[in-house]
Amino acid sequence: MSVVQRVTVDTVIFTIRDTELQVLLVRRAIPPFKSRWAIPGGFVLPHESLDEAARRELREETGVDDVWLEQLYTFGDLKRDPRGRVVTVAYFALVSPDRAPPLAGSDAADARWWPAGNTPAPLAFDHDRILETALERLRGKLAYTSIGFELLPKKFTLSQLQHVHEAILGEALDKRNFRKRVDALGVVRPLNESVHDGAGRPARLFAFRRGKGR
Amino acid sequence: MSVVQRVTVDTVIFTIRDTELQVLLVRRAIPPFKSRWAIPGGFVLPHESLDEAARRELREETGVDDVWLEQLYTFGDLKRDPRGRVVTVAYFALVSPDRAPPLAGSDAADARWWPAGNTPAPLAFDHDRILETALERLRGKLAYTSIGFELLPKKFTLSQLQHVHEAILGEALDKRNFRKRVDALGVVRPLNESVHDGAGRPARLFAFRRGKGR
DNA sequence: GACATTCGTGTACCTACAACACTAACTTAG
DNA sequence: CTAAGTTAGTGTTGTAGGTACACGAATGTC
Repeated sequence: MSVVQRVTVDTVIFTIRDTELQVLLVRRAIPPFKSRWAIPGGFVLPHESLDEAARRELREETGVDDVWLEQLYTFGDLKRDPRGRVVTVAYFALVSPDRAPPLAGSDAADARWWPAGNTPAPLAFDHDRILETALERLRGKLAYTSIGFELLPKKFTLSQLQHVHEAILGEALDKRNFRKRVDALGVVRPLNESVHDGAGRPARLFAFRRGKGR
Repeated sequence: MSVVQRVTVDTVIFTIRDTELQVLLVRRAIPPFKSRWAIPGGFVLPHESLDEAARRELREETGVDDVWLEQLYTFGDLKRDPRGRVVTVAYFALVSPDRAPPLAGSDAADARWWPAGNTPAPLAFDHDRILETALERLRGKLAYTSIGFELLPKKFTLSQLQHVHEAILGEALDKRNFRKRVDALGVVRPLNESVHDGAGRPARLFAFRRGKGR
C-alpha cells in the first residue's frame, strides 16, 4: 500500500496562571524551525488511537492525566511542514493550575508557559493558526458548556471562576449577572468553607457538580 | 520513517429530497464489510491536501463541485477497520436538490440516497457513528448560521426553507415565528417572482443574500 | 360557485439578558 | 483601637428576543 502519510498529534495545553490564560509551548531543538517555539506534539504510534496519542503527549509534557482533552481540527495542507506532507490532528487540553507543573516539561528542557494572547510569534509550522483555532473553540464553548470549571481546582471561589471567564473572553463581566447565571445553571454546590487570601472579606468555596467527565 | 499511517477522507453528503433530509451511501463491492452500505470516501493521495481529497471524492461521487464542504471530525480508533488502523478525516457536504444527481454515483454502481434518519444499519466500519456526528453538527449549526440555504436552489420559497429546517431538526416549526426570525436575520431578499406548484396560492420567491461562500 | 389547498400576516405574554450601587467582612496603617 | 483600604456578596428594573396562537388571500378542482 503506497498511500501512507505521516500523522502527528499536536496538543494545545491551556491553564490559568496569574489570572491569565496561558499556553504551554516548547522550543524546537532541531530543524525545521529550529529554536522556534511550537505546540507540543509528536507522531502517532501504530498501536495507539489518536486520543491515546494525545493523552500520551500530554502526560509526557506535563505529567498530568485525567484532564479535559478534546479533538480540535485536523490540518493537512501540503506545505505546512517543509519536509513534506504531515497530517496533524490537533487537540486542546485544559489543566487546572493546581495540577499544572509550575515550569512544566519533563523531556523538553525548553518548555514554558506563555500568555495565550502574547505568544512568541511566529510559531513553528502552522502553529499560530492551530492556536488561533483552539482559542476560538474555547471561547465558543465557554458560553454554552461548563468547560470553564476544568481550569479550576476542585474547590474554588466564584471570583476565581469569573476571572477564568474574563481571562478567556478578554473582557470584564458584571459580577452580579455572572453569579446569577452560574446559579441558574445549577452546576455549582456551595461548601461550608471559606478562604481568605490577603486582604478583604473571606470568600465562600464552591465545588463543581459533575454531570460527566473530570 | 516507520511511523506512517493510512489516511482516508469520508464525506457525508446531504441533500433534501421529497422534503426529507437524505444522505448518499454506496454499497461496498469488496471485503471488508462486503455488500454493506458505507459513506463514500477514499485514500488521501500524496499530492493533495485533505480538503482537496474531500472535494475530489465529492466530485467523483456526485459530479458536483462548489458546494458547502466542512471538516467534521477525525476518527482513528485502532479497530475501526479490520485490516488494521486507518485514520479517516470525515467531512460533510450540503448539496442543493437542483444540483444533486437524481440517482448519483458515477464510479460506484450501487449508490443511492437514503433518508438520513433511516439508513440501512449497520453501516460499514464506524460509519453509523460518523453519520450521527454529522447530523449533530448539522443540527447544531442550523441554529446560529445560515447553513440551511446551502440545501436550496438559488431561488426558493419561505415554505421550502422552513421545510429544510423541519427536515433537519425533525420537528414542526411555527410559520409566523419562523418567517419573523428569517426576516430579522436579514439574509434573504424577496424577488418579483412567484411559483405555483399544484394547489394553493402562489408563493413568493426569495434569494439568499450571500455574506460569504456559496 | 363551493370547497380544498397553500401563502401570508400581527399581537400578547413571558423569559433571558444587561445595566447599575451599596453593605458585609476582613486586614493594615497610624 | 479606629479609620481607611480591599474583596465578597446581594436585587431591581428595563429591554430584547422567543413562544403561542387564528384568520383572510390567492389559486385550482369538482
